[in-house]
Amino acid sequence: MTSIKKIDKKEAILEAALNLFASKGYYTTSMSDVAKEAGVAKGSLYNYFFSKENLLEAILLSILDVSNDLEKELVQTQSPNEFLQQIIEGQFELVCSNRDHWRFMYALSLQPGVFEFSIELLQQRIKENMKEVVSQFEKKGSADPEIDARLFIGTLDGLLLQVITNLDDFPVENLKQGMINKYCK
Amino acid sequence: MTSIKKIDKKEAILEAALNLFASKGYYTTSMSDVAKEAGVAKGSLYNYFFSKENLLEAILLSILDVSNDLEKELVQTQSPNEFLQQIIEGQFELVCSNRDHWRFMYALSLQPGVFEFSIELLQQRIKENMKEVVSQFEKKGSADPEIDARLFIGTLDGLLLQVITNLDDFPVENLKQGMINKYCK
Amino acid sequence: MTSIKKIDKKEAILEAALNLFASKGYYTTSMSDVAKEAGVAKGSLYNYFFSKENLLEAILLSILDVSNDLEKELVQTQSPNEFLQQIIEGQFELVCSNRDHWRFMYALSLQPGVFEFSIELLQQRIKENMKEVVSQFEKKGSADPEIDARLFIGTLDGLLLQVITNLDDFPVENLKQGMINKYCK
Amino acid sequence: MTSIKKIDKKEAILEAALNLFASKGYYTTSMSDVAKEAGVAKGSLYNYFFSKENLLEAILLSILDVSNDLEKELVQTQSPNEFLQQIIEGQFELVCSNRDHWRFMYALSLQPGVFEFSIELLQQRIKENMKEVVSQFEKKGSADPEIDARLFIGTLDGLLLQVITNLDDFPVENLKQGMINKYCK
DNA sequence: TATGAATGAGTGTTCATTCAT
DNA sequence: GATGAATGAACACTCATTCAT
Repeated sequence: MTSIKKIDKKEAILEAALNLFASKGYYTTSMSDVAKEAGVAKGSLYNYFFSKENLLEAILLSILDVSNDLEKELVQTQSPNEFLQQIIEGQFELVCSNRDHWRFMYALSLQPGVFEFSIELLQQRIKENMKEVVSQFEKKGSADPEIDARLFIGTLDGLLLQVITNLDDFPVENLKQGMINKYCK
Repeated sequence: MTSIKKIDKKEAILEAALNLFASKGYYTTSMSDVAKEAGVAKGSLYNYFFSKENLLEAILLSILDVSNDLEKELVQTQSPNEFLQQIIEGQFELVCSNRDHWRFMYALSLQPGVFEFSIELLQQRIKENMKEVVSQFEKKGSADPEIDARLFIGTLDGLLLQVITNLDDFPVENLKQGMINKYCK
Repeated sequence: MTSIKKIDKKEAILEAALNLFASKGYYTTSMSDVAKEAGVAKGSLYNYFFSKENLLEAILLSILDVSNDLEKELVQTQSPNEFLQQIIEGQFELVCSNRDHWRFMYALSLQPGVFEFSIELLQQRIKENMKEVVSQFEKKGSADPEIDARLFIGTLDGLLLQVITNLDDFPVENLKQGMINKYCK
Repeated sequence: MTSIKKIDKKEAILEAALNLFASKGYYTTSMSDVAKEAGVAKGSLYNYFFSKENLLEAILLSILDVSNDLEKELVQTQSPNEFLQQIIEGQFELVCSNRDHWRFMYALSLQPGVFEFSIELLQQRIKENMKEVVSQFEKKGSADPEIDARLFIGTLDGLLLQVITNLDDFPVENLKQGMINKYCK
């Protein structure tokens, strides 16, 4: 029971911090803000994370965990085109399910400073994805699978960026279909 | 002469600030840092910009100016494919000419907080570009010019993002050609 | 058995605290440090001592106890010179047996703040010693026994200070003999 | 003029800090306390000293400066006994002129932690003095000049310690004469 | 106009102490 | 009695901004 409570509190802090960091920014959110939002005392934060930076790290890892889970579900034998389509749909769903969080991730990965850590995490994930996508293009008989894969991922990222930064009336579905038509047929 | 000096100093501050913000981040760069880098006294910064945020604004405007200049050069009558190719090449050149600055721009546009201003600027520019691109796809007889335009711009942004975040051994040229082949033929 | 355990735990805390205070300093040692070193929970400390300051007090008293025990052993009828020599030898042995602890005591006695308590304890002890030493110098027929006693104790303290603050290659024995020759012949 | 003011302020901070550290202790004095006592803003402290520890260092150096000045005045050709007497008188005067400061110095030199720096400074000074005293005892034809010198300095330190820790009715003069009679005849 | 010392609100972090379990 | 999570006041230090010179 104790452990459940403990986990709950840690989760509460993580969630509060993620929401604040994502909505106000990392530097403009103080640890006091996080404590207030999480409903705990300032000092308690340091029972769970030993610094603000460490809290950020934990957030990033938890976001990537969600993302990794989704990827594992997806790895099944299919035709290359079906597979690529699944990737597109999965990523769109992931990002649409919480734009703020993903905007935060993208922002971090572009920032210098504290965040080198996050860049590495993301880049590693990207490399793994890239390998997978390259092999799909090889199966398709692409003339230059690496370039095709980069184009594919670049397009996906660019579209997701548009999703992230645009308002609600954005034609997400059409865009997704457009990409599927262009890359998975 | 005074006015020349004045302009020089303002430029020096802008340049120093841009370099520092781009390389160390906005929040992790202090006004003292900027003053030192620019070779002026801390207090002098406030003769040219009334706040740190205002200095940031001025930087953004100056970057967008460069970008706009390039765009104006480019608008000439051509076939749609040639025109789109020119956009691609222009943007690649722009971003490659100073990755750090553009990384900074992308990062800002994804950040909440102080930076809403920059998002609007960028979004406005994007909308204008979008209109132009849409009309090119109309000329090409596209079935859904708006979606095609978004795909085009998304792909371009995504690839540029890859350029920005990747190391020097990145196959920029091949990628550019790949996009041209896929979108301008 | 319970009471034995209890005593053991209290002793363990005292010893841990003394070692840490002596080696790292009072203010730079946290109650958490003490708990960890003593192998008990942080909260348990407060079952035995009601505050950090109180813990310090208990330590001081325990050190002075050791010191008092030694003195009691020593009070036996002898010639004044032999008696004074015994004092010198006893103090040297005491201090040499644990330099860190005695360094800590001397340091405390010189510090303002929390430690007024310790100063009084020490001063009281010193006064008692002084009385004893004065009476020995009276027996010796000293012209000014009080001054001689202060000189004696001052010299002893000063030499012990040298012992405390110096490294291992220090000529302790020679110094002790030197003082004995100068004051007990 | 500016520089005079600047020096004045730095001096004011040093003096305020010394008084507070000496009367309340280093750890129990906050930088806010120092600022208030010195009549400046908290932030201003950091225009002159880059940390609390650095402020302490500056204080120690300034105290040792005073002490060194006094020593330089003293080095003149004399008989060994006269020279040693001068040392005794000089040290007594120095310490009596500001007991609190010297109590602080002695306390620091016995404390672990931040203060290793001060110990080294003091020990170095002591070594230099020791050399001088040893050579005086050599001149006197002492059988073991090193031991005699250590005894001399130990006695002096021990007596000064008594001066430092005792109240105002203390027979300083008699004690000083006592030591002179015992060591300089 | 140029300067940089002065300011003080605000930051991340620590830690003695409490108390529900 | 034993525990260690929770607390919040206090700390050293930063930095955008001001203003007397």
